[in-house]
Amino acid sequence: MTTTGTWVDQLAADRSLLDRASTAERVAEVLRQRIIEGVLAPGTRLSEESAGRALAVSRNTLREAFRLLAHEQLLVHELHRGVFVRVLSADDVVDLYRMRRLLETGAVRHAAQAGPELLAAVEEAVGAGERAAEAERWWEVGTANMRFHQALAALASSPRVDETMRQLLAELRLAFHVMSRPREFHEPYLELNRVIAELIGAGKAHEAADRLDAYFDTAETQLVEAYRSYGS
Amino acid sequence: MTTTGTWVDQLAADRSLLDRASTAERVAEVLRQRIIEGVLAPGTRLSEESAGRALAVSRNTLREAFRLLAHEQLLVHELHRGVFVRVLSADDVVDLYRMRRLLETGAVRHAAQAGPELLAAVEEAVGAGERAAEAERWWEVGTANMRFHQALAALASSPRVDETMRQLLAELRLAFHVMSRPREFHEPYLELNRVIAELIGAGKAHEAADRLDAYFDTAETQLVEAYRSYGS
DNA sequence: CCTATAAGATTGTTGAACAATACTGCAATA
DNA sequence: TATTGCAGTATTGTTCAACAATCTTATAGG
Repeated sequence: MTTTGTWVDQLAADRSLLDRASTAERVAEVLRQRIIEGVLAPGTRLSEESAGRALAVSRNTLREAFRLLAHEQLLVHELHRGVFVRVLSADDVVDLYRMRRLLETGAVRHAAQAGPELLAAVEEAVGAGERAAEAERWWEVGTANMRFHQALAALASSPRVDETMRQLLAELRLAFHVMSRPREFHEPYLELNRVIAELIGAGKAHEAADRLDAYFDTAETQLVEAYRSYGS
Repeated sequence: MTTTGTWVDQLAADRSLLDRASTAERVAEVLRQRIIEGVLAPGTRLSEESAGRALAVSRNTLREAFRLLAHEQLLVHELHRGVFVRVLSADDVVDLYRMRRLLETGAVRHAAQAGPELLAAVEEAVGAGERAAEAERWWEVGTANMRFHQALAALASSPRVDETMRQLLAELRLAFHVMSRPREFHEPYLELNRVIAELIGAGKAHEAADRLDAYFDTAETQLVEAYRSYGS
């Protein structure tokens, strides 16, 4: 055993870049991105014929990609009818918030066991949101807000929680797209995010978790209300 | 609008029974069951050729099923190498418990808002475990224990939490299979399950959650230790 | 014992084909 | 007018055969 450990680990990390993903996975990645951006709006039908022709992949490969995204809840697969970009109901939004609440408040409660780089990520996300608000880039404020909540969940130091959280937030974007006015929705929370981040930084994990819990009460009702007035 | 509302709703609920699932989904269901039962042991390679011939489905359909199960973490898909039944590392077990802890303790804390049928399900699962122990059917005790924890998560009244929990527990079975001695592992928790159930029934949700939290501390270390001594 | 090479097996992806199902428009009927 | 029945058409579900790309194994050589 020589002192190879350091760069061997680095190369091991690059392995995933070496054998790129399969076509199906890359197709899924593209579609996922387009759905998140809102280019593929909720309710849009993705016919195998047109989507396959546009991406230049066979129907079989495309169907594999559809399976992946349907399992992530971003697409809905209706037998013999095709796949559609999911349309969230108000109940879905409630459900998403319910699950977020469990994961995030739970993770924050365990913030004491989290490493410093995780705490720094929380701080960083809050700062990014404030800078974006300064520049009046409201969509970016929304993105930073998501990063903040992702960072909160990451305090659990659990890859599976991270991944689940990613999927939840991706799904929530489906709700944000049917609403306009990102400013009114995201701006009020900048201040609260900062408070929560500082409580965590000060080691007051439980107090931070309680604040977050209260945040979910108001955010959920506000979003659901706004959501009902717009769509289904 | 006549008074059709009542039976129309009932028929709508039966819709899912009408169009059965696609072949890919049914294949996935079969494989999922076999993996959970342990017939397909962790590490087993599922070649497209042999699995397809055994189930009498085409390679393409089989690959769709593989995608679903890989996304559920029950299978691992290695590019150009094939799919394998997942082999959990000790880190995986830790991670699974970490996520379970968040979901279950969080759900229990919200038990006050849960309907009576959810509380009854908790009670029922505890009883089933006790009866199985009485009859010395230790594998069944394990199953009832899983049902108990599934019922705890269900207190959150969130379909997504339910589904996530289902997947977590299915994945955890992969760990249980490499160990023998289900009795020694599950028996000690029967009593604690009863205590937690009664605390919940008495409206002492937070106290129940704290007990559950303590349970995870011991259960996790015990399982991880047993797990390390057996496999990787 | 290690390395290189060649043969063989398996996966990744495509295209065509056909059956089964869903959708569309129009005629027929009450 | 509103509903029903019935083509015809379009789309999905599934299979099969083929080939390229990649991995694995066996063999030979150093």
